Amino acid sequence: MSAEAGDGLRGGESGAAGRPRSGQAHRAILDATLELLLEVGFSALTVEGVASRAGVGKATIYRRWPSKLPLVVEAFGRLPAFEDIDTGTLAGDLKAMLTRYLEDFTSTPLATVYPSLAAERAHNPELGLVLDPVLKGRRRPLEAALQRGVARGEIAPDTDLDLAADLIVGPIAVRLFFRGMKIQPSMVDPMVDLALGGVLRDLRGTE
Amino acid sequence: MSAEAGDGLRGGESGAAGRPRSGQAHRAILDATLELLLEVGFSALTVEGVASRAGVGKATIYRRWPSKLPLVVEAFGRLPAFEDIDTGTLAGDLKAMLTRYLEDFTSTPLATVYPSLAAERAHNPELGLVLDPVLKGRRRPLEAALQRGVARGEIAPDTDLDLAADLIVGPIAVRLFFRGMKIQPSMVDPMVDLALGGVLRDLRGTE
DNA sequence: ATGATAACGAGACGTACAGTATCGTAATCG
DNA sequence: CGATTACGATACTGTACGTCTCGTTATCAT
Repeated sequence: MSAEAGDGLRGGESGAAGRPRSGQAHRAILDATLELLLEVGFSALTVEGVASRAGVGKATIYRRWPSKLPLVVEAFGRLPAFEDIDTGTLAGDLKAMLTRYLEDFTSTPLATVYPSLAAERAHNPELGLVLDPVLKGRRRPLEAALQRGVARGEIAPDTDLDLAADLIVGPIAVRLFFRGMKIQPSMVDPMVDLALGGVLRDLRGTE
Repeated sequence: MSAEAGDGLRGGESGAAGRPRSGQAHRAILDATLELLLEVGFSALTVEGVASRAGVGKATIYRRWPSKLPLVVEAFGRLPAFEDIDTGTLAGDLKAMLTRYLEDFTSTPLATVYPSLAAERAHNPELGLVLDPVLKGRRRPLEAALQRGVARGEIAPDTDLDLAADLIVGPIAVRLFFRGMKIQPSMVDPMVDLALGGVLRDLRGTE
């Protein structure tokens, strides 16, 4: 709510006549969206609420985003994602990264926004066009950790790493979103161990 | 749409005075809900649409279900779930069951209803009370297959089978709901193999 | 300077739909 | 046969999306 109104900052635009769009309003809208996402969740978030929180007219929002959904997707893209941590072993990396990421689920609206976006995409496939690059970027550190695993010889080189990444986050997604479970930090180790070692009995020492 | 109006069928009710609730209307409402779920998906489904499709007044719906959501949950509970198939090996069971189940995802609104319910539960935890027993029943055959695996010696007896079940369905849930991918039947085998064998390189023959 | 242009905040408006309430009617019980 | 309750239909309230129109303000071209 600083007094300075209309800071302009569209310097580089070429043939733009008329008043330039306010970068301040843009930021205020995204900030308000994230705040409300955190406070009331996705389905209770209203565009009117965002406008009033941001001190902005509704038209200013609809001038930049065609509907509520892309706005939320863009705000969602600013939420914390996987953070690359290199501990020297694949199991260590994954456990550290998952533990860290799970903290974000308790301190941000990630846990409510994720399934809401998934639900919306099921009816509105074009949402995927906006959402997919965001999701892809968010899991890149996970893929990087797996690639280090291949380089270290921990993972067979012909492994489908994309599938492996889904295997590792899968149980968390299922429990968090579909079963509504809280995931204790103490569950991370068994989860990673099971995904890395597999469900089948290990016969190495059995003969 | 048989002509027979008001078939009653509350014979056993004790102190019930007045006109009994119509079992026919009850069924027509659930049928219409499932049909519309299939045709337009969850978010575009309206109670007015269900009422008109079922040939029923809105009040008749709200007399039986307190809101749209429990109605949809009950209709959802009638959609096909895992079907227990015993092939003699764990891998065979899982591959057959997943392949079969994936067919349902292309022929019913399961793929849209699932994430919608997940999204709703994130904001409305009491939905879990209704939803959890339904979900639990739906995955029971999966747990049964894993228990057979333990009995056969394919799985170590101290394995967390609940987690193992989440590990197996996890990649499917992630790809289907969050990434919006179609899952080819040819992907089922690699998925099951990776979950059963684990991500780590198998060192058995390596020494 | 000054006029054309376009974004600005505010908010009225149209549409859609959830959920409630009220019709007159119909079915069941005592 | 009268009390009671469900029935289908529909009017109503409230909310929120997305559009539109205000009068105003910032920027560009001349």
